[in-house]
Amino acid sequence: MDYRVQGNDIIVYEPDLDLDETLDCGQAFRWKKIASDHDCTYVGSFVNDKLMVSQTEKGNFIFHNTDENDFISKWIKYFDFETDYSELKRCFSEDETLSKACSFAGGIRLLRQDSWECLISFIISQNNNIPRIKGIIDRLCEHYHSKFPSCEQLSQENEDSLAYLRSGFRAKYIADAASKTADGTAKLREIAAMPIDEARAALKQIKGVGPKVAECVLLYGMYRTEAFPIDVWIKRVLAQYYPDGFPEFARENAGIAQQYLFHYIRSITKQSE
DNA sequence: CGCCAGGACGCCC
DNA sequence: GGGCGTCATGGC
Repeated sequence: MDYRVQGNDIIVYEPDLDLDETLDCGQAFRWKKIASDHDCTYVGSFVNDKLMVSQTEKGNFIFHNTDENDFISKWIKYFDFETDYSELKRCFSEDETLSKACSFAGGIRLLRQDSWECLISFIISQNNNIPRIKGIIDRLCEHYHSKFPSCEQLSQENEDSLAYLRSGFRAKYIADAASKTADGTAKLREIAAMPIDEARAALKQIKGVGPKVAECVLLYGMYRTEAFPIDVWIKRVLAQYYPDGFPEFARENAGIAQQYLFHYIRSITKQSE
C-alpha cells in the first residue's frame, strides 16, 4: 500500500482492495454507498470515527478529509493495509477452488472491526437478511445520535425498551450481551487473546451466541483469521469441493479464505439460477 | 400469499 | 450428541 497527502485528503494506492467487495459483502453493516462525483463512494465509521472513502479506479482511493495521523492510527489498521493480500492469495492459489474464488473477487479484505460492535451486529444477523440487519443497526445508532452505543449505554436497556429496533426475538440477546459485557462477565479484550476454543466457549456464554455468531465475532471483531464461520453457503462449498476437509495449508487464514469462497459460491449459484 | 434470511434455543429421544 | 419446532420481522 502506498499513500500520499493531497490537501485535506489521503490518496491511497492498493490493488488488493475493492470497496464494493469489501464494504458490502456481509462482514460490516454500517457502510453506505452514496452518490458522488466518483465511481464509488462510501460513508461509514470505525467505532465512532467517521470516514468518507472513494474508489476512483482499480487500486486508487481517496480518504476524504483525513488527517495523516488518523490515517496511520485508524484506517491503516481498519482496512488491514499492513497485511499483504497478494501474498495471501498466492498462497491460497495452491488450491484450485480457492484460486478461482480469489480471481473472482480478489478485492475482498478482512476489516479489523470493533469486537463489541461485531458482537451485537452478528447477534442481530442470526436468521436474518442483510438489508434488515442494516435497518436494525441503523435504528440502533440513530437512537444514540448516529453513534454505535457503548456496552454501558446498552446495558441500561432491556428486551422491552429495545422494541423500537424491531429486532424480534434478538432483543433479549442484545440485552444479555450488553449486561455481560458491561459487568465484566464477558471480557472481550481478554477473549480476543485466548486460545481459540476457550474464546469460542467464552463467547457462547452470552445468550444468542452460538457457533456461527461466535466464529463471526472472532474473525471480524477480533482478527482471529483462523476462525471459520460456516453458514449454508460455506457448508455447500465444503460438501462440494472439500469432502476430505479444508486444506491444512490454509487453516491459519481460513477465515479470510472463507470470504473469497462465500462470494464465489454465491456468484456461481446465481449464474446457474 | 408463502418462502426465506450469513442461527440459536429448548426440548425430545 | 443429533434432530426438529420455534422464535419476530420484513423483503421478495
